[in-house]
Amino acid sequence: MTRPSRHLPAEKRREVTIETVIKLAAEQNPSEITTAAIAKRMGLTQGAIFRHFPSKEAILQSVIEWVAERLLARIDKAASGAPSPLAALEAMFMSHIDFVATHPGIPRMLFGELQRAGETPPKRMVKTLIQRYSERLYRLIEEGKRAGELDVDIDSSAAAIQFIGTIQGLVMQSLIAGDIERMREQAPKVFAIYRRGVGAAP
Amino acid sequence: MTRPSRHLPAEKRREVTIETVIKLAAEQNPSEITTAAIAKRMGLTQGAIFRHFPSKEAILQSVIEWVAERLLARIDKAASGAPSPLAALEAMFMSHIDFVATHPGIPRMLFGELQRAGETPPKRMVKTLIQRYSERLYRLIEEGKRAGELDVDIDSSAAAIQFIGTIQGLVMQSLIAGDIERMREQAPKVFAIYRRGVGAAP
DNA sequence: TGGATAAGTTAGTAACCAGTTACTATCTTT
DNA sequence: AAAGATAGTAACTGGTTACTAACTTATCCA
Repeated sequence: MTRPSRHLPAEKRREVTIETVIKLAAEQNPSEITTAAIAKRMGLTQGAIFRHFPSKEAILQSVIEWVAERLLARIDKAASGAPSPLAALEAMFMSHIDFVATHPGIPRMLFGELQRAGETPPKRMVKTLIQRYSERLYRLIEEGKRAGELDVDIDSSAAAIQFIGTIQGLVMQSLIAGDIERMREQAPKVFAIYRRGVGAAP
Repeated sequence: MTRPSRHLPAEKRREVTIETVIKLAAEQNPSEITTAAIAKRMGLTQGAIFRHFPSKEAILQSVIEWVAERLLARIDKAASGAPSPLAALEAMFMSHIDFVATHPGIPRMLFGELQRAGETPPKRMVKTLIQRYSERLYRLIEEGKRAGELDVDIDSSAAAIQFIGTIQGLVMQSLIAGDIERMREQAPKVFAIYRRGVGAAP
């Protein structure tokens, strides 16, 4: 067990900073997270942050990188263990829900970045993440069609949008209810509807 | 034709302010809209805003009120003209898509407010709006089940979440593509999947 | 063990923000 | 056309923000 120490090696401090931002994002509006708030949560002064990151934007970039790596690895692992394309979609879905339920700040941060005005580096990273995610979905959906599990008449890219939207809907509902665990309960129910929507007629 | 005048009656100025905020939200991060930016867009000085609104929060509240009135009226009208519950759902969907495509800043503002930390008055208004919207959906879905149009085995509240999520997915995709019109093209395709998901087996 | 160095502190800065105030221009009414 | 009411201006305030620089302390290894 490593108890939180004041002095940490640079790399460790960067990691802790990223995790702190994700925790804070679960509690408050991500766009209102200040460098002072991050430092306070870590038990540091605000200036110390800038020993490890050149700017606030660089922190956000690192956070999104952290998320992209873990999320994609997780869903890839979930999908690879599934016996069929449709089972892979379901495993991805549940794995993704579990991920955002564990880190409720993450979808909020990503969506917040997407709303930014210009083409900031963090925004481009979010775009890339979602595009990679969509590509994986698209491939699985096409495979599912070939395997006879999914209906060949549905639009594959629309089905990918629908998949992501389904997760978004659950996230939004948990924001309204203020209850993250509810998401886990409702996930199977909404996925059942999605499966009916894209699945081949029996 | 009333050309934009510098001196406007108070009520007209409040209306113009609301519309200006909605326009600005389409261009930039809603949480970064300043009172100075609103004033500049109207050709006024920043201080003038506070002749008509006691605070910035009051502006946001008025905007959400504006949205709630129009959106609910629109979908009610769309639903009431439909011959069946399922047709009503489709009409609501298309009408909603048309609304957000015309005012792309609106979904971003609503979602942004939902992300707020505490229980601000604007946030509560957004919650109320979505709850009212969900109730209408729930009722229509139950009606659809009774009419034999929708599958009785699906979870009605999950189907309502899915409906809203479907719209969210389209909004998100338009943010990534930076193209609002694409949403109108893809709307029928994703709704087709939703209909298959909730519809009764043929 | 002592000194180099990495990590953190303190005390700033300029820019920006919402909101206020004393004043002025414009409209309306009689 | 005078007077009161309404709408807008200019300059400001206190507070907050990201970021910086000079100084201090902890850690590690020769």
